[in-house]
Amino acid sequence: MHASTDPSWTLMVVQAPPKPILNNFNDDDDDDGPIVFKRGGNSTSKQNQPNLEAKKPSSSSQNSNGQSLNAHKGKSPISSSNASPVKSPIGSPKASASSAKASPMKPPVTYSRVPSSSIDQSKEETKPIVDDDDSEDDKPLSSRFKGSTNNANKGVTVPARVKDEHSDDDEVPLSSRFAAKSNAGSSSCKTISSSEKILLVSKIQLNGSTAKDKQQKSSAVPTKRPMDNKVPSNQSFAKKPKLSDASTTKQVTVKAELKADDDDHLTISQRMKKASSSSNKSLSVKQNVTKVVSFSSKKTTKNNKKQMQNSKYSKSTKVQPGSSDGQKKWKTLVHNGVIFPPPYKPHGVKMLYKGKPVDLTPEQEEVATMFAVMKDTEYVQKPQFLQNFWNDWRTLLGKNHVIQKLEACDFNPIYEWHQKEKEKKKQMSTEEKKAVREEKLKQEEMYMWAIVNGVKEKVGNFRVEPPGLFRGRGEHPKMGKLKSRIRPSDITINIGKDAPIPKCPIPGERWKEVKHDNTVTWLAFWNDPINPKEFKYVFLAASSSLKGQSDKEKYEKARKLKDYIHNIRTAYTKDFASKDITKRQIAVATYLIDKLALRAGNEKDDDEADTVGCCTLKVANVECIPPNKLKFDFLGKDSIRYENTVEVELPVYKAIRQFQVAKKPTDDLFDSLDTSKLNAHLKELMPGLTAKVFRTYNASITLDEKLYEETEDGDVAEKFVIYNQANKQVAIICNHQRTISKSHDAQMSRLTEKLEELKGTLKEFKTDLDRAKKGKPPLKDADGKQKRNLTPEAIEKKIATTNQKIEKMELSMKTKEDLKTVALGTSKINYLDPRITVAWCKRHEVPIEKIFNKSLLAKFTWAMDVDPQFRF
DNA sequence: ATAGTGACTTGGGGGTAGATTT
DNA sequence: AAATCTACCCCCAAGTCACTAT
Repeated sequence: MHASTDPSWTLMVVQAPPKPILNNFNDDDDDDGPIVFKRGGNSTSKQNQPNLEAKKPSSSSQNSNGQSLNAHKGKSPISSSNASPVKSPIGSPKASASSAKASPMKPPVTYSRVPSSSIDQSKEETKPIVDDDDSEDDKPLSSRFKGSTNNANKGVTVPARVKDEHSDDDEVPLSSRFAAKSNAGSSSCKTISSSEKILLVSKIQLNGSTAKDKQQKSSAVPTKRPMDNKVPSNQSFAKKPKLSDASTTKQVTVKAELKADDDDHLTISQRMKKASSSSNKSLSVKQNVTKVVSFSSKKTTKNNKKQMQNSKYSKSTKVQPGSSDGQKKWKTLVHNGVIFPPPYKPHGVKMLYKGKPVDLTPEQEEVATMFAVMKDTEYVQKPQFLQNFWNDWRTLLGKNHVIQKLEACDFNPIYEWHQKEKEKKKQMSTEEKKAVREEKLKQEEMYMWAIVNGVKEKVGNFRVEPPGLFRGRGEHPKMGKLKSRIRPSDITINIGKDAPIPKCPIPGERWKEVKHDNTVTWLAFWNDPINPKEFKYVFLAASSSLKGQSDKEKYEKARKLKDYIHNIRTAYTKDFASKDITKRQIAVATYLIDKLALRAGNEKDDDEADTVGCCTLKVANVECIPPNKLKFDFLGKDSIRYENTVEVELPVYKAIRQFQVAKKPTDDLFDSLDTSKLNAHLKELMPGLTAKVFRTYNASITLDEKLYEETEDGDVAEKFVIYNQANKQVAIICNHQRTISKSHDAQMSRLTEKLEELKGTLKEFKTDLDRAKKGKPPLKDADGKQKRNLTPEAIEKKIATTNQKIEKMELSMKTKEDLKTVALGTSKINYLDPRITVAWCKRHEVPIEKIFNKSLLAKFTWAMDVDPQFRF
């Protein structure tokens, strides 16, 4: 399909006018449908640069993001229609905010807010004292802008908040809420499939090595495992344990699981402690570690508590990155370095120049191939891309090469070769594919893990990035440049002093440098070949304790903002009219960041895509619509367009209008402001407060509120819908968009078709039922065949199942349509405190794995033991 | 102050493994 | 068994923000 349809994969286009030509270069397929808000860089969509030159972006509606943007406008907390300045606390400052300056404000404490875990408790500062009659401040913006009916509602539904995450005195016994059996017994792990009510998070047999274990093993959810202290001999930890190792064999799994189960109720810190203490004992026998995170029994909770008490010690000695230990991020660090992509294998396929085959050196061919295979992307339609590519490739070719201009190059032979290779790969049998996969895995195994403070942790990106053509987002000035191959001599390794230095995997070469810096968490870095003053780091995976710890800290900080937010809002509201221009700009900027969840907006260089955040907004990005609306239209991070019209408090409106006076459309709106000034100011309001905390705060509190207010009785599927709606709302607030998949329309119409079919059979059944009741035989079916005579009861049953099917399908269609332009994943990964989700799942008997996939479960292990009554 | 550097978080898309349908 | 679909994982780009040097 691909190759054949476009016989002229040459660069004709370049010869054509300087402007990029849309759609006729790449006329093969995809683009036939109407173009609907496609963000891929298609210039009609996300690239649709908000027009900086005052000319009104009348085209904006061409971004037919219809549904979701409308939703945004109509429903979002930040939307105009809901914004009720009168009602809003933002609009109606109460308390004076005189304290807002020099020192951190004394935040009010809300009625029942209490530290959620003992760990936090230890870090908790003296809580500010109540004065807060404005409980609305605890609410997400979404609810602040809603009618007051919510409040009444809230009063009834919000139960007292819990004091201790680990308390086990829930009104309803856990055991009754979770019908599943206790998992304390050795059998617990076997019920995985048998019951959804066993909220089984993960089960891994890391070491068991019988053949049938394979599947489980390869599905490695990151697992912390006590490590033998002697491990260092480069590979020992990467190797599978020997079969002969008594404790690792299958026969003893019952025991092993039991043991492991104990572990499962430990908190991360406890696990860590446990892990390291066992490693201190230099256990030569590796244990099976089976992690089961389960909410399913009361026993679990109890155990937990017990364990907590037992491990008082461990808590005090717990590693706390970035805190008491100074800046130390780790004590010991062992890893095997990084793996390099295989060297280039020349294919020898000759491209054409002016119709004639050309000889290329392997290096030249490699780069030509990188270009050739991008034929189907829209990058090749961009002059910038072509220009940059040509510059770099030309350097490789040399001045006197036959190839003198890109326009006369025909890369088709290489493109087609590549398509064939792809096809070959696709045609491989399952076994062959599997073999290839396993081979790769085997080679990578040793790089996948690091041992941090004696605990085995997954490494994130241990593969060095392969060479290629740089693909920036949006109109990136550097797109198409050659991202050259990284060699060992480009790489700096960071590793524990006592750890063996990773062997350089490429013979005859060596690392650029080896450091032993335990104030940082990276294992290796190299300079980005595209922008040599920037770095590419190798970090631990998200599932590691190190990352988990800082993730938790992030959310704790955001939760803390809850206690300060009221005063902060009061303070900036007061400053809207300040005579000090900087103050006024800070106030308005903070307001926007708070209300619209904008990013801070650092300055950018000219050699980056031209995008903005709050502090870098241009005059043209905000349009004042009388009497008090602001229309935002700009390209934000990743050149994703932000388009939103919001009603704001009059002082804000006036301030913005005044900031625009006597400026060009391209001038900075906030001319006396930058992110460091802004953050410096925020830090005075709350320790550690920065602009991005507001995003986390507003996202998480919105989820928390939505879930709390909107969850009703129903089955899991219905609750899942509720969750997704809440999640969606957050995604809208954060402007997390996605392109509509190419096949969306096709998928929808297929579903519609099926639905019609189902409705048809339903109708048929109904006729049959009527007839059956009258003792008549059913009508013949579509093919004219006689159908079986069924009892009315049987037919009714069929009707019921069909109805269910129809319902299910209608729901899935609705969701699909509803979410086609909204990306839920990003907020789930980065902005929503997982404890909100976990607690909600516990309260409503929704299996957590309905919401979190495997990597999320691994990433959020630290949140799994949260109390069901947890509120953000 | 300001610019530059360094380290870490956040972001969407592509490819694909494995599920589901035919 | 093949075809089709889709959720997930990986990739790596692009942000944020602290800190250092000037």
